[in-house]
Amino acid sequence: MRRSREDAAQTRRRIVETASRLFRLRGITSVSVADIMGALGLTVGGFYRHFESKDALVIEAIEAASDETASRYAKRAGAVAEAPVSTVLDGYLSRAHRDHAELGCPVAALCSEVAHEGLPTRKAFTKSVQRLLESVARLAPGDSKDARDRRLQAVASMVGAVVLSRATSDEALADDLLRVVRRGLIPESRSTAGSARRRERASRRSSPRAGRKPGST
Amino acid sequence: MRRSREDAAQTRRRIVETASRLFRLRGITSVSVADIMGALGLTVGGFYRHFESKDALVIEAIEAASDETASRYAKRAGAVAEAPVSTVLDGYLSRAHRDHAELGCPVAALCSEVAHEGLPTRKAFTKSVQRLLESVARLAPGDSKDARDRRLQAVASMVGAVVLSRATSDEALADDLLRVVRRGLIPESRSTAGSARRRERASRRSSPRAGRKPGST
DNA sequence: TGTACATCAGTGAACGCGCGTTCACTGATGTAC
DNA sequence: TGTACATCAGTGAACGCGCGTTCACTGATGTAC
Repeated sequence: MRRSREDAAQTRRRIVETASRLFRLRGITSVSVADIMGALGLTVGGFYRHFESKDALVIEAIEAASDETASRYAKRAGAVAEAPVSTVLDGYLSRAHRDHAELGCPVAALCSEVAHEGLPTRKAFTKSVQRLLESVARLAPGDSKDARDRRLQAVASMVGAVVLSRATSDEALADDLLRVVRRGLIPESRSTAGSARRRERASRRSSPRAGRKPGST
Repeated sequence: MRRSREDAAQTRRRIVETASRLFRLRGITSVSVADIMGALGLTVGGFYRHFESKDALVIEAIEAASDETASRYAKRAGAVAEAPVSTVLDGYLSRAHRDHAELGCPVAALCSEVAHEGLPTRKAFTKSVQRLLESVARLAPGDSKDARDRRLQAVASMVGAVVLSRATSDEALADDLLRVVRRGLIPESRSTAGSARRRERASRRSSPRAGRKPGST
């Protein structure tokens, strides 16, 4: 039962989108092609009409996640003209981001697993790291070596904090990691502390640590 | 062919040790029970005389890796009385550590993968995070909230730097991540920069990025 | 100290299962006239 | 605009393979007398 060209293109897009979510949520190795197709109400066989292999999908899924998050950071930074730095970093280092890896940064979601993947996958991942670095550069510009060094430090600590916060079973430690790195990176934390706390409380209400995930799409 | 009690105990220890290495090198999901037993010249069946399940081994392997690295940090800090901070941190943020995950920190090796594991595994991992934090506390003691905050920031950026340096295919970026975080964490970088560079060159010589691994045991 | 027997570390084959990938088939879509 | 046929998106079953785990079996070790 052949579908129209638009239908097929849409199916392809939905496969990438779903894979992108599932890989971030459960890891690359733990998500099978059948899992992804099943989530879309399709059968496995059809997968290979769209992709050469699971590896090819992994690469596109990482790129899609990178696109999605980079444009979100840009939008957030643009929307809040007074304090773009704290707005974006509060988002990255929030409980909401930690508890919903499937909607978040692919770098934080896949970092240790990607080290065991093949070169093409690692290249796609590296591009995501560079784009994250560019997002941070838009918040803290500067061409000096020192400015770039500070941005690299920021990215390392942001990714480290989110990843450890997710893996840690000690909730107090998990929260502290986010809070402490957030505080370290946002200089004028007094002026934005109020809104940060407000956002944090909202996030805690809407997305408890082991609570249900938000609806898809 | 039954073995003596000492033989059996030794086999058990060797299984944990080998698993600990292989999990850090290739990840938990990607290493099978048969891989581990095969590496010891044994068959799979015997595994279940020593462990209830693969999960039980994973927990012991994480603990063993944590013991191994924590005692190494303590030894290094004790051996170099003048500059224990830079000695330990230079080691953690070295190319040698990045290129030999199988001998390094289990927190950096398993961080994103452990987030998808069951609670017992995440508890063992959390203990490793706390021990890493204690190792850092021995280098930078202090009971104040501020001192602890700085230690958490240090751990987040150390783990983030190593994990990203491993996953990244861009060698310059991978090296920069280590260097920049090292520089950010070691205050008197002038006084120890010489020895750090010397150690770095030695590490580059003895363990190129894609070079051969050092002998086991 | 020597003998009889229970224990159990390790073997090797099998268990059911899920993996990535392939393939013959279907029928609606797209194309050529 | 209508007809004939090629294309191909998606199905469903099968492929070989490796997974974690189980089990009957072996023979050396440990124990009881």
